[in-house]
Amino acid sequence: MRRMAADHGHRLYGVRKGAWSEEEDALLRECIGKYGEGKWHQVPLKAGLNRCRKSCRLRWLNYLKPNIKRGEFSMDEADLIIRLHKLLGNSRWSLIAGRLPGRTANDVKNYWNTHLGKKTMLRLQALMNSAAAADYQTKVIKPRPRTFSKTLVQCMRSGQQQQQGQHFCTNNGSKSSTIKDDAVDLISGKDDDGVDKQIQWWKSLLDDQLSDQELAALASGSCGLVEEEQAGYELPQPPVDDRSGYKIYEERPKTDFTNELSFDIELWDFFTDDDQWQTSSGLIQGL
DNA sequence: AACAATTGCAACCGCAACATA
DNA sequence: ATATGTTGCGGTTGCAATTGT
Repeated sequence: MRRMAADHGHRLYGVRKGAWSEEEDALLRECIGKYGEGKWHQVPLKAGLNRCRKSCRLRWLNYLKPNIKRGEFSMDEADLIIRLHKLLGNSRWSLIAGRLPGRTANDVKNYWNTHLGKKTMLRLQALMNSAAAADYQTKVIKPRPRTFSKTLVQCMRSGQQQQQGQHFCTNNGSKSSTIKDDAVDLISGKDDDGVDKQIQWWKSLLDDQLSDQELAALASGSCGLVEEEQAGYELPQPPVDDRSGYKIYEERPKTDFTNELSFDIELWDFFTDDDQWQTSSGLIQGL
């Protein structure tokens, strides 16, 4: 019989809880520097900390561990979170975080809940559907594959940090010089290599997790081949222009983008522009 | 200025999977 | 085979900081 709540037997009375002090952080760092990571049940004693082992582990993994990236999420990171969340569902934060160097599962989860979660998206959807956003222009956007350079894939695998001005996207003939420029090119699209490159891109991230079929589905923008539990997710198919054959997108999405896998550059600007966001939040308060 | 409401994030808790005796 | 110990994960909470009234 499986033993329930195994931690109960080890609960200590009088152990400290709540925020960690600098002194405690120093003790934990020193302990792990000396004995290495792991054996968490021994850590409180070895470190001389009046904390439970879980608290020690969490503090190290979410805050003290070297190479943890702090600060705002980049557009690439948010894009990746949206895509992976779409693919993997709501309970795979560690898997998603595993593909974001320097980000912890807790960070990703918090980011999703505060910036990308359903509540936020519903509010945004209400805004986008409101009369204030009525003057949409319709334009034809040539669909482009999203690809990253080998450098980025290497960085993702090795957990390296991005270096200033490093090129991450392989856009044919692109003269972009920063990751942001590359990302803009990526979203607007600047090469024609088709779905194959996208498959490679996903493969580099999820090679050991997904079948070729699933990778192809992701690359083509249709997620119909994922696990059954994800069957509720279905991407709206944009209309196709008869003459060009290219898909037609609204300049801003009017459709249910809470279910949309694609990443919208204007949406990103919206999220990252405090004034715009706050004004809009005020507008739709009470919806 | 004072209080209330909201937000964002660090930390906690319960549980399941895995490891070991 | 089973009981016990350990680890890791996701959902949730608590609270300080910020914003609104």
